Amino acid sequence: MTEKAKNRPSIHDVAKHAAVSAATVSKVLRGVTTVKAANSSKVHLAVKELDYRMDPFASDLRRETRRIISVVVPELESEFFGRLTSRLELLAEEAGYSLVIASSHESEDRERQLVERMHDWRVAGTILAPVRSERGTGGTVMKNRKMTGVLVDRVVANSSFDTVTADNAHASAEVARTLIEAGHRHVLLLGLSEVSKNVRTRISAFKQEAESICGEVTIDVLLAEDPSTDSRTALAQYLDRNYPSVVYSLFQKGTLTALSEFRRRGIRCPQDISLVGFDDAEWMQATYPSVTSVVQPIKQIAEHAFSRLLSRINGDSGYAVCRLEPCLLQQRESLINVEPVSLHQVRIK
Amino acid sequence: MTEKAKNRPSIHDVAKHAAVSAATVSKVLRGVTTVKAANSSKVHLAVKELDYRMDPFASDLRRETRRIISVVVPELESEFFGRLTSRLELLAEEAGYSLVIASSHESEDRERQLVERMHDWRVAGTILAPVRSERGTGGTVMKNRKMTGVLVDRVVANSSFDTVTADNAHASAEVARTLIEAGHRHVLLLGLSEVSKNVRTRISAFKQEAESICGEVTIDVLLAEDPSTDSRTALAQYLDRNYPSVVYSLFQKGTLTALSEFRRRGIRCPQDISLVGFDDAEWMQATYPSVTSVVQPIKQIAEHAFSRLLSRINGDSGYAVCRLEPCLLQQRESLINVEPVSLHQVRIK
DNA sequence: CAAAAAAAGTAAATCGATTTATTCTGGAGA
DNA sequence: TCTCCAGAATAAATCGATTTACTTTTTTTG
Repeated sequence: MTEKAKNRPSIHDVAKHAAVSAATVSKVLRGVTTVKAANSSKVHLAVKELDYRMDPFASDLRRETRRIISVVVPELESEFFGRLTSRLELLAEEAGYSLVIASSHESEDRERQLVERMHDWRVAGTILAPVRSERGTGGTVMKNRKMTGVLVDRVVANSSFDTVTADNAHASAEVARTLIEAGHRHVLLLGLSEVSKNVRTRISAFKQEAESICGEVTIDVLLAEDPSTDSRTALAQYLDRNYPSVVYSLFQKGTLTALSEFRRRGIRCPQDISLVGFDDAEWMQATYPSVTSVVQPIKQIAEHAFSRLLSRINGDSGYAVCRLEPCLLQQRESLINVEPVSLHQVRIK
Repeated sequence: MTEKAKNRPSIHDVAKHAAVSAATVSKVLRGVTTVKAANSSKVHLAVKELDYRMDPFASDLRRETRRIISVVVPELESEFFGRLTSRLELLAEEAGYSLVIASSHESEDRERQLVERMHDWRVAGTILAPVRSERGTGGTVMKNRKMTGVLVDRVVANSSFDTVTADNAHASAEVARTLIEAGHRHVLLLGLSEVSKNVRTRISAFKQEAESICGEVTIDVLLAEDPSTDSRTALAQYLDRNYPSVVYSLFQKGTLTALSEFRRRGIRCPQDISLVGFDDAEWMQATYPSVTSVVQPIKQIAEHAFSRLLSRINGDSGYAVCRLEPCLLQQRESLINVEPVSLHQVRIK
């Protein structure tokens, strides 16, 4: 008898050990009931004795279904996507799937490659948070390959997928209302010039709401090319010659930039300039001043996106729906009321 | 001829289309050279025309190797693990693997399950960042199952794996030296009481260095059970009756807590109390004051861990090595020099 | 030009599971 | 006792690739 150096027991080893066929073992393991109790327990015993664990990929191969869901996000370093993926992971597992997380590192090219890889992997579904650039290469691949998926956070034009996003427009309008009611008449919007639908929405909704409430409000918009370095110099140059009463940063890093630029120039916040940021972070409650900011409903986005995906996986072929989850404006210290200086706009208490 | 609703072309479809055998197609696709140019181009053409992409799992099944590396981290929400996994992802892909990221959500039980799942997946290797509790359930599973892997960030006792960690001891000793040279004689160490090797190391290294330099230094240690809620109340109670000249927080959330508790009580930092934190974050440069902190060498940890893993995957069976990557003490505003007031701890304004 | 050697190609086995189609049991009913 | 049938069990086919072992073709060489 030649000794064979077996790596790991397969279903056939279990079958041999339990003196039944592989088919029977398979049935027992999948809980099919047409197996005699005696055989069933023989199998269970053999599984225990051999410490057998089935190979999920071999199983999936035969079943022509992969119990994997993938999520492609632009970055893993930020709190937002960290929480989002973390939540999705739990949801996927509750539903019997494994979640595979990949980061496109804000690169269109990588995004396309990753989506294609997930297609190669034959995943059951894909949740895609597109990169900032709006061209939506990943979404296009998903569409062409007829993959089943859902888009989150950044909506890409003309995609035929369900989308789930924070309600940027409503939140931004609420910020506008809040600022104007607090007496602010000169606002700087600090954003990113890279074509980001989200930022554009935040700007336009703010403008529209502000102007519909109050005619006498000045809204400056500053768009930086690069999130980290560029917005700082742009802001610095702007503040050299402009005196807004409040800065509304449209992305998290901008809030950080504003805060530190205020400090660098000795601008007291909120006494000299108020600050509101889109996208909350844990540290914003500990800064001086703590930062008033728009909290995105990450949990709701994750849950809704996942439930849409599940229903698509299970065959729902209805029209693509576009869901907006409401945000919360978290009031903190960085925003204060100011005396409205304009003659025309006397505020009423 | 019955029309068959084929989902996706397989290697056999390609073979048929190119009028060669599947074995030849396989050879062409894997770049084996013993194929005539004519056949090779026929195959390439067929691949293009059918838009064929091979199934990596079917391939891996036959080859008895999975080109997957997994990493299990305690959380994805933090900057530290976000950056770590992000970096590992790129490294894995450079080496021809896909990285599968999973979060144990700081749960021992989940950690064990995840490691076991990765074992079921037959991944080529696993990088594990254990949960805070030191029992090392995941590491034990890895050992028992003879998985190939590397441990990072938190070293678990008696494991037989390579480990890569920030050099907590050296960094903490440097903090001690810096504080004492800056005249501080009364330090509060703010940590977590959960058995975390890292925190314990930071404490003991600090104490040892401090006491070896200066006999007259008072070191208080405050350990909270739960990172978020508990450390705040503990700190508050402590500050009710103690007047350290500096707080050295041993974990990131503690730094945040200290900062906001200072503000709540009107303690001016750094004039009244200085602050140093272990584990840097982006926001720490924008707070007021900006926070002096220990920057962990995430990139180096990732790179070293990955290179160790690769060499283990490739058969290196040498003794387990334990690597410590040096940290950087980033000086900012929250730490200032004080007059050493030796006489029984009189606080000076 | 024929035989030997080298190169190229392929049918079939294989990886580890599931599913199909078939065979084997053990009773119930005639 | 024999037939028939439902219930269990299994051999073999299958998923989509790779590898082995063998056959065919081409080239080299005597």
